[in-house]
Amino acid sequence: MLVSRGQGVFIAAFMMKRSHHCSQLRASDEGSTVTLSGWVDSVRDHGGILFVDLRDREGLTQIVLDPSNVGLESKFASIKPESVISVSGVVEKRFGGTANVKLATGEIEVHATDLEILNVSKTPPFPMDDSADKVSEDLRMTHRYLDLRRATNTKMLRMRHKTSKAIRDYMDEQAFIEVETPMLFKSTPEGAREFLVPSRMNPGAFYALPQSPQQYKQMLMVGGVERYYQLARCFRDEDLRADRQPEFTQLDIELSFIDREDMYALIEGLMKQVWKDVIGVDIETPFLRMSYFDAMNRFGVDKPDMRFGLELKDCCEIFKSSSFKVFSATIESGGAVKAFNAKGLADLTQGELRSLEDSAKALGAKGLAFIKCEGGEWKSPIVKFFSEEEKAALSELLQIEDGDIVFFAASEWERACAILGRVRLDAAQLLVKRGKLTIDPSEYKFLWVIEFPLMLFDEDEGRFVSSHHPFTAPVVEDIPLLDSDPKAVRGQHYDLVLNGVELGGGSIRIHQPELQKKVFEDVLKIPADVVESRFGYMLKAFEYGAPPHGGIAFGLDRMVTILTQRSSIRDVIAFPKNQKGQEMMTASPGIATEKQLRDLHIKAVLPKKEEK
RNA sequence: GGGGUAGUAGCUCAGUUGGUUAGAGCGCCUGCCUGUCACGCAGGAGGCCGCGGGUUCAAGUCCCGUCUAUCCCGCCA
Repeated sequence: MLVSRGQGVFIAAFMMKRSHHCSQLRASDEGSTVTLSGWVDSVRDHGGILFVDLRDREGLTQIVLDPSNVGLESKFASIKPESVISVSGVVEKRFGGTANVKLATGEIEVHATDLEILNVSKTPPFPMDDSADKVSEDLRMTHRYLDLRRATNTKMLRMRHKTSKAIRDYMDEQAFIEVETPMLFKSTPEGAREFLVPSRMNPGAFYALPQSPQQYKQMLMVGGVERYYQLARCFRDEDLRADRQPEFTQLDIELSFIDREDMYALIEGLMKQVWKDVIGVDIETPFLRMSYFDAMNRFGVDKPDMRFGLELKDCCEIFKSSSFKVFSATIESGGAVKAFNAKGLADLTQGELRSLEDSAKALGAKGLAFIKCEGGEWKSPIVKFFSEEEKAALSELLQIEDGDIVFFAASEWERACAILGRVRLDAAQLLVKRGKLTIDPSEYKFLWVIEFPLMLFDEDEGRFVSSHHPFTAPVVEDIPLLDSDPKAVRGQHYDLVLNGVELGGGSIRIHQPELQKKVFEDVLKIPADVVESRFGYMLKAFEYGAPPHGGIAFGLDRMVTILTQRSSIRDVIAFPKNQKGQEMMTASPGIATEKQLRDLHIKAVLPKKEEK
């Protein structure tokens, strides 16, 4: 049927409505007349007979087009890959040996009696099968509507949906209320750089897009909501990484009248349900717990991957009076000498060693000392400085055997740990490459990292800054240290770590206005007038009966990345941005017109390089 | 802002110590083929070797610069 769209343009109206989807039909449907609609996945032309794999989001069905049906043959030329067609026909069981066991619908095929070409496709710029996993992201993102058609991405979108649904189901069962909070918020310059939104009606004033709904969710607690959650979009205008996008989705949670133990139990239940519902995996609870100190000391990161060992050891006892001054002097000045045994990696190449050294240097190491144990001999530029006792102690501590290589770092404790933490991860990858270590992506080692320092001293600013955010409550017995020794104060903060990824973090909050004011002004040294303008409403709210409360937030994108075993959060976002924050398909961001800028009372001042 | 890696056909890649006319697989086009399912067979088209400069008798290859993508550091309360 042809329908006029005015101006002499005619299009075929969509007349054939689908009766089944493309992974539905089975041998038991034999003889029934059906209509399928979808995309042409592949065409196999045998000169006479034509086989078409028709694809919709559910799967594939083989269509048989016989040229003896004259009405159909005239349309064959339009049946190109990715064209959209509707087919009516009769379901027939495939005869002797032509069934396809690789296909869910492989025991049948549809013999077409009618065919409608709905949209002829140009040749796509990249294939729609799994081989496109290797196609440059740039090209795939520019044509993301094609990329999303691929089975792997269809599956990803579904798993993401299932994850959100599992979360909502669980939170609902646990009596949480989903509350939306504003996207147009005010600027709070502490923390990440924000996206600003000019206010047309308030010349010179700007909203900021929220880095997280942190302050609003605490106000919901004061507002008596008691149990809040939200799948909230958050914005941070910082440089991007494989696991960082300028806008991302956070599962944001806040509850009243709870302590840390309540939070652990709640979240362990949540993860259990999500993993069960989305990938059918039973995870063990309760999760391991580890202090920040132990995490750094044993693994060199605050988010250790617990799927493998290669633990860091402390060598301060061994070297405190060593004649190797690089080590003994570091220990004397309060630093630490750490080491770990990359078991079986003595065969690493010069290039690999250099690359490990570069990793170490990136974190402030001057070099990367090592001992290689090969043929019963220790090969190392530094071993000549070690005494026999030191060698024996090392061998004992690190269980050094033939084929091993031990790496050292000597620096302030935290830096020494961080350097080896990084080398540990790189070395693990090299061991995996050699088949000497297995890191199973479907093994899930959850871990609570707890007892973080509440504050860190910022050398640049010359003052203490919150390691999490300024609303985190100190551990109660550490409160007296706020004045005397701020860096020794532990926060009631917790991070949930999975396989080396920080899935989420949160804290029990301060709910007493005096304590909050003290943290802002006396400890963080934020001027009183700034506190008043930024957080005055909060302090005021706390004076009207704020319940004790705490919360947590999870990176939904990171969670789905792990569940789908992808490598970047870009792989689990429908329309992600590239490393420059651009969305390639729509080419955003774009240039604003003069009029738009005038209306907003702002002026674009480009950097010199960009001019003309 | 800094460091690493990559950029050759529509896509994925190869291209030796610098040396004739830059190749392969897939895709695309044409023809043949009635049981394929990554169908097959035959033929064909398709290249600013990212861009600019330099070295050289000669540059895809070496040098410098630059752009783009990506990974990392800084940054991410």
